[in-house]
Amino acid sequence: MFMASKRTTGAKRKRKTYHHGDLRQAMIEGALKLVAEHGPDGVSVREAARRAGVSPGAPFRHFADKSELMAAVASDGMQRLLASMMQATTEAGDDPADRLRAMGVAFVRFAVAHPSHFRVMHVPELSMGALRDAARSSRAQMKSLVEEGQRQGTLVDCDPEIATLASYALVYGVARMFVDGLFSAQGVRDSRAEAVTTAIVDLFGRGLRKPG
Amino acid sequence: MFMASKRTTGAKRKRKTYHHGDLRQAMIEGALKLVAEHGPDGVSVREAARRAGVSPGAPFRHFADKSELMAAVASDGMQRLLASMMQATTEAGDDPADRLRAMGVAFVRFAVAHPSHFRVMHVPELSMGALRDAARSSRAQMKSLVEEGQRQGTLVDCDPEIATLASYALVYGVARMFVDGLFSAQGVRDSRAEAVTTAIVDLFGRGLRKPG
DNA sequence: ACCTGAACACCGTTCAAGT
DNA sequence: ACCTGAACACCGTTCAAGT
Repeated sequence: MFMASKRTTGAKRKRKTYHHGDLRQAMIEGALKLVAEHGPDGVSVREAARRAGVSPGAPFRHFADKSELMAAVASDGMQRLLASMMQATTEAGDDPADRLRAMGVAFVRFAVAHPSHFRVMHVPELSMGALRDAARSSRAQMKSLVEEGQRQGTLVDCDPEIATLASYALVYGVARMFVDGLFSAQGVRDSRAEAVTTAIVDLFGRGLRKPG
Repeated sequence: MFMASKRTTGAKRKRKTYHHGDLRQAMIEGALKLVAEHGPDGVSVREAARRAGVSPGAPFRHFADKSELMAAVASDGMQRLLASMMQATTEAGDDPADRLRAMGVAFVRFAVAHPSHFRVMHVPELSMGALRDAARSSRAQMKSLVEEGQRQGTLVDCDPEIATLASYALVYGVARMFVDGLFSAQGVRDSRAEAVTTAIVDLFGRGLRKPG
């Protein structure tokens, strides 16, 4: 493992200052790059430190341990995800069904654009309080959109709990299939992500929408 | 990491024979147990060897390297998954829509019952030829069920490619949510898996079924 | 306040030697 | 044919010492 880093690739770039400046951020970015290269368990604190040009012990001034570094990556990703879902729903207008759809599409778009972030965010061993709270709050938002749609009569009159979970699951499944390489294994390239996502969401959207 | 194994837990169980007997299988089971305890990157060949009561080098007579051990776990899981989906579709009768539904429910049931298998099977860094082929073949089976349903007029007349991907994504999403702890984070326990799954599948099934 | 560098106990992997 | 045990180069983490 890590045979690739035989002092050729990320050789210690010298810095002129004794202090790094923003080692915390550099470690987060380094970890993300290593996830992209080798997956979550290919992340090495030492290797990220090497690429940042610091000694092996330096990162531990910023993170208590490796899992805290990963948690920082996850939390960074969650902030970006929430921001882009927020923007998408705002731009989507007033209809709750439209807003729900926009949220879902934004979710998948994020996963395709930031698969390493996405993967780290969803490693169960790492997801602690803050992350779970954020996820719960966006599910709460989904649920209120579902209920509003039902009140307005645009969404079918089923258990809103189930409708919310179902919507989440569909969108999570599409995102995960891109991230886990199941789409590309079947010839669906990332460039078709947007089109495939909207087609899928609209197809099953028929199941959610009130007939007539 | 692995502070828990301070010679207390899995202390070397002596065997009476010099040869283990079935080290290969023991390593697969040990790896699965470690995935359950610490996630996929908590798997250690040495620790699994220790628990099997063999020396650190022994496993390498059976697996070229760690990733080949993980691949064996994945392939073991895939066989079980295919078997139980096969059985479920057979028991489901003749209607393609019913068979499709049964396949999906069996998929989720497998994920909930064997989350460690499921996780290893879907680590993109590990999924090689045989696994991907198996996945592709079961998607092909799904697609032919969709097309048959459309011919018989029970399924809505949309792009069968999309309908297949959509069905896969929904079911993959539900499975993943259980495995990744997203359901339990929202108070949905594994014991409700069966009921929640069928409710979700039936809700979106409305989107797939032909109106009238 | 932040970083270095040596130290420690791990891990993956190899290989001569044992059974 | 399969396993042992020592070896090697890694990794996470700690900590005195440096800037």
